[in-house]
Amino acid sequence: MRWKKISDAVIRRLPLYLRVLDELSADPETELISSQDLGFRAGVSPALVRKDLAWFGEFGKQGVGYEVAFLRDELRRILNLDSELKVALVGVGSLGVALTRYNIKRYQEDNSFNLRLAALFDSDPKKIGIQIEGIPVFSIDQIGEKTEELGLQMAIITVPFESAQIITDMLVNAGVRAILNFAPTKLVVPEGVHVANADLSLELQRLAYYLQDEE
Amino acid sequence: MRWKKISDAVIRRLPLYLRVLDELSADPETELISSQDLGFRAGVSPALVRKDLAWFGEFGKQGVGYEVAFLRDELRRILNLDSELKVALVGVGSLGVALTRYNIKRYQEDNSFNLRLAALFDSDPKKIGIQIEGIPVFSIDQIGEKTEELGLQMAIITVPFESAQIITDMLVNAGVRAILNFAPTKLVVPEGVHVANADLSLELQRLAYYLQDEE
DNA sequence: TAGATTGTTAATCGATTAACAATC
DNA sequence: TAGATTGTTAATCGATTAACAATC
Repeated sequence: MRWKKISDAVIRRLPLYLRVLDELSADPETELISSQDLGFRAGVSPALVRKDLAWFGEFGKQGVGYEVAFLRDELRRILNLDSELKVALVGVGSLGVALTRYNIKRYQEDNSFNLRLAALFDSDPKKIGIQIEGIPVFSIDQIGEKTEELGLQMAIITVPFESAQIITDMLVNAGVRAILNFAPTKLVVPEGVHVANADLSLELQRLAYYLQDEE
Repeated sequence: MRWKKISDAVIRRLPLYLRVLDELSADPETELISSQDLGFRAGVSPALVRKDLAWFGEFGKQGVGYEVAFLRDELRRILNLDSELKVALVGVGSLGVALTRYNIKRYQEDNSFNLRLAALFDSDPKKIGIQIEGIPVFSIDQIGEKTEELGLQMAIITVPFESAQIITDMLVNAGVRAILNFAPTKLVVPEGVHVANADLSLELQRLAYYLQDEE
């Protein structure tokens, strides 16, 4: 099933709802949840919760609410998280290694976490051939080859900003269509490729503004 | 000088403009920049650039544009980045260490980067007392004491999600008013305290949506 | 002066909220 | 049935864009 032109603001909130539902699933007591309660836990208004969900279908029952397990499964499906997605990480520096550990831990502990880090890439010959948390490190020259071979669909970029665009081009050429970018630079990508920016210093700089004497 | 009720959407773009101006400052040829050019480089429309800046004053000259160095300094001042801010980091795991390295490198290389990581905190006795990149690791019990002593104003949280809220409460009690949170949980903070979320898995889950067959 | 670009107002667009009929 | 809550439409709110007078 496909829907068109759903706003990014809506998509951003779906993983928030999914997280709440995942937490509630742990408790077998809670089989139902209202938009009121779900909204409160996700930090979103009840009306907006209902409107967001309504873009994709009718998942609730009037007078009752939403079935937790059912809505969770529907959201997973909507977000394309119902089957395993293979992720690449480029740039095996300390940040890259930290994210690798984090991902692997998450993947092992939560068996519905379907984002699998399947390959690491680096340009340093000393790193190529080793494994980090069981994940092999390949040369960046192998991005094209390994992307196809392993079916890599997403990538995390943790290289210095000078090489971020070149790496991006290589990934895009290889067929990667979603990139999480930790390099402090704006990546240029063709139509149809999505980039999410995770820029630490931008966020810190923004926060500094609010330290000024409050009104 | 203080301004009131400026939208968060505006504040979010200021560090973007600042980054462009910082890059341009390196080139002594470019003394002036138009809203057109600045907008293009920052990925924002020219009209929006002018409107954003106009909230804080008149920084340009009609028919000419903006002076790069002047506007850069003004933006630094507006963002409260014209003097050093002391930052704490809580949770010296691999992510915490990676961010420490990243910050220190940035701080050393760019002498107008005024966000100084001044203290690390952890609960592991084996880590307390050591230094990472020259920054001492204290016990989380010392958060109150060290925040005052060192004048810590912002904090980065890289602890497991179970302890994120407790750590947040300790930081807020100690007087920290801006937090960059890497733990996958929604932090509850009182009015006047600002939280920026840097949630890797939320972003990856969002990106997964766009991998579905494009229209 | 002629050309260019700002600062600002009015118009548009999009996202959120309020309200309520439908219905479980 | 009575009470509760959804799905949806209309109203509101806020953010972005278009347009242009002011002016360098």
